[in-house]
Amino acid sequence: MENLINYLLQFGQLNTQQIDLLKSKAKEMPLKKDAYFSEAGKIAKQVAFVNEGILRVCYYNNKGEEITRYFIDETNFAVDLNSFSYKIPSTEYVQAVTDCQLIVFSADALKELSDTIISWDAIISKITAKSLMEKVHRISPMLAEDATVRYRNFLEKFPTIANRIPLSALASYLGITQSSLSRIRKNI
Amino acid sequence: MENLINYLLQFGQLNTQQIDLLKSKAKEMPLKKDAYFSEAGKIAKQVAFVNEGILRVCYYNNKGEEITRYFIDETNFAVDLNSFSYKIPSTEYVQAVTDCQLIVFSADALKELSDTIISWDAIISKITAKSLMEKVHRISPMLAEDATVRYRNFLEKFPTIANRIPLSALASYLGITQSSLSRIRKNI
DNA sequence: CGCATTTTTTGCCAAATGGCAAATGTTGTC
DNA sequence: GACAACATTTGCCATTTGGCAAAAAATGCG
Repeated sequence: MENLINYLLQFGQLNTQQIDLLKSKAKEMPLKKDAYFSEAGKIAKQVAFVNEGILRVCYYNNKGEEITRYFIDETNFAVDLNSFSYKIPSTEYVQAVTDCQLIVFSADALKELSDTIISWDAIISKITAKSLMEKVHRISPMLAEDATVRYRNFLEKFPTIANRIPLSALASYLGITQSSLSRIRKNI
Repeated sequence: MENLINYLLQFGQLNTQQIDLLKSKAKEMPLKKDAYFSEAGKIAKQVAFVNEGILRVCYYNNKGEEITRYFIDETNFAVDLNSFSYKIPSTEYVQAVTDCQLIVFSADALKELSDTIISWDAIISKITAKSLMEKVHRISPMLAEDATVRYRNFLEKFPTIANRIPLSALASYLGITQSSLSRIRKNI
């Protein structure tokens, strides 16, 4: 919970009372490796702060392949914004890549925080923009780099998990086949 | 101006008075093809709504190559959010790909809109999230597709400009070399 | 128009990656 | 431990893309 508070305080002020309210609305939730936090076809009803562990967001492309769009590591929020904000069925899965400890907020809880804490919307809005921008800036340069560099960058960003997730998940994130990734690994 | 108002109204309510204020703060600004709306190294001081034309956002990678990160077409906002929000020097250029008609807001103007129009921040926040999400969803599947498919998708999205922008700009967006793009074109 | 400059196309070959299938390795379970 | 199920590596060859340089085409300008 400490992590979450500190993270939020980077984006705006919260007094003790507000922090207490926040804590009362937050639910700690463990999520086992491979379990889903939210699923395609269903409406996302919760927002998660990743306190421990790593999630991934994935979807099925038109060839039926499972593609990892991105990973979400510790001290970041996870939510299918489209689905959560507009109450429409999600098009992607959010799945635990490792055992996770999440801090979860329901839509109702967030509504109450938004109604009660004056700076809440501004804080959330900044966090949303920042994390989406990070995704754009992480993904877009990948197009211009070859697969080995993309893999190396992944290793730097997630040094501990590269060998603990299925090759297929990582390969789809990197935009290459499993066998290519296997060969790249061999050569490093 | 009509386009802008209609666009904003998709994201929240605005009464006549608020719309009038909005209009008084907006400045129409033509931007010639190839001219810059904002530049790397400088702090972004304005936000643009693209009323006519197409912009591109680009940067120089560590090899000194100019990379087009994405294009912004009509009825969308353009801004280097990082630079504009946090008053830090921009790391990217925003340049007109075609002659453009922009509607421009200064930071002061936006501040006043935010202070006066109760729903303004919520509207802007929704627009920001939506447009960033669109970028993520447009760019991330590109990794899994070959260059020909990426080019075809570009043609669908921007049918009129593919042949009016330098090959190099388009190639860098697609993550391939000029010559490869030239060959792909030949085969279509 | 004619020239210089820039952009695009092309040829040639090398390197990267994909597709497929078989072999090998790993994991979990009884 | 033995087996089944699953994940990874490897071999072979085809396809895609890159790198480089020259040729061709388009553009701008006096």
